Amino acid sequence: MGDRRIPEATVARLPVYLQVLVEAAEAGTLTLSSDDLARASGLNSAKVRKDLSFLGTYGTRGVGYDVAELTTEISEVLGLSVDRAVIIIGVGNLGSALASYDGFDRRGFKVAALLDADPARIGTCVGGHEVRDAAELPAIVREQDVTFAVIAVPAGRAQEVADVAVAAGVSALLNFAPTHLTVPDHVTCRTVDLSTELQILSFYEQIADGPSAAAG
Amino acid sequence: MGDRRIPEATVARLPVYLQVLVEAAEAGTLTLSSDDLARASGLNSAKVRKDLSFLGTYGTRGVGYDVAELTTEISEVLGLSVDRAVIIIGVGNLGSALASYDGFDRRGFKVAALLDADPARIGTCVGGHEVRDAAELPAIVREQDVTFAVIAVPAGRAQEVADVAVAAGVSALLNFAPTHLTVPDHVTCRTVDLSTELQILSFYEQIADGPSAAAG
DNA sequence: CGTTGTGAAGGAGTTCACAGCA
DNA sequence: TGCTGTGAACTCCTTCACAACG
Repeated sequence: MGDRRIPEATVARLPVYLQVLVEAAEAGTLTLSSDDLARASGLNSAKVRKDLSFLGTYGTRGVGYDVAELTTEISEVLGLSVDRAVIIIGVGNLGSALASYDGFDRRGFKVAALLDADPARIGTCVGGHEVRDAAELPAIVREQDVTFAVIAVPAGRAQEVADVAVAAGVSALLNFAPTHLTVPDHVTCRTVDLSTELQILSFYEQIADGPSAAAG
Repeated sequence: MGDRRIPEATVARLPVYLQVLVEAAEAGTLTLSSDDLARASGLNSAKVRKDLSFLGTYGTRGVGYDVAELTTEISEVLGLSVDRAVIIIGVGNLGSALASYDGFDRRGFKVAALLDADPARIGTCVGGHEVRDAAELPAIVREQDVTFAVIAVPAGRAQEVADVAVAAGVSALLNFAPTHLTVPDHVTCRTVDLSTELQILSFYEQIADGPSAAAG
């Protein structure tokens, strides 16, 4: 305790705990032990306790963690107590699916605009949002104080789109294009790529099926 | 060298290298140094060399790595040289987007079927594939030798759907539902959750904006 | 008595730095 | 000379094990 820096690996697990806590609250559960949290998250209890210890001391020995209290604490640490405006750039298949995704709102992320460069798409309505011209990006970012951009354009366009978004003032990018994006230090970028995930799965599936699979 | 076990962290980066290699090949580049690969992947050259050393020795000192050779090698290690049949379970917004995603085919993943439990969706056509009754899952898996399942159903249904898929013989799951799935040891499962990604971004964005942001 | 919080040990992944080779 | 391949050092993360506490 006393240390303010939360390890990267811990940060990546906090959303999972939050998920479990929200479900527990809906089910009327008031407290959860580190072991309960671990089972629901697919982890072990020591890891859970270590992770939560970075947030401060919030458990009660012999009892566990207060669901409501821990929910608030994790939300605050993750910066979810403030609403954030998000734009989705690229309204193809994936961008459209994201625009209709209700998980944004439920976690305090407000979709400020959908943007596309294709004139055929501009003006259409997707997931309750009107598609606007990509050229309006800087104005929208400034007017609506947008901090997050979801990039759902083809790989070849991703870097230029990211550059424009960053120049306009966006400080966090969620990139669905299968390319590494170079961004300034003050900008955070995460890339999620379906192909990559499938290929990782492929490796482990292959190993499991391999010669030493059912070896005893 | 000599060790057959490839570290998890390395496996997770191989698809990124593959991506860069394919792009290089399309551009007519014949060799890439570890530094070239590193820059294009957002890593450093020592890490790239270490990673590639686990595959065997494929670079030429003073020159770099042969693009074609390394592409083949990584593809083989990842098990991409064999075509694999994939089913997509759940044809909502995300499932539909995935069904229309061309990245599956390009990497040797063949969409064998789309499945949904909603009668209103069964029989419709999405992304060139007919939506079939979820009850047909076991038959489809057996007949078409399906090894991968993409789960794009609501969180509350994900575990039961996973259980059915595993029982039918699927051995790798890509889960888009925001829940941890419990699967037998011989099954590989990866969960990709948009909310989680956004929340992780939120943490770092908040830190960057915080009191000590531009401190020197 | 049950569960947390945490030092200490152990293991995994990263970076360094340079010998070895084309 | 330039770039790879790799032992060794280092940093980060996980697991253990148990004292502290409600």
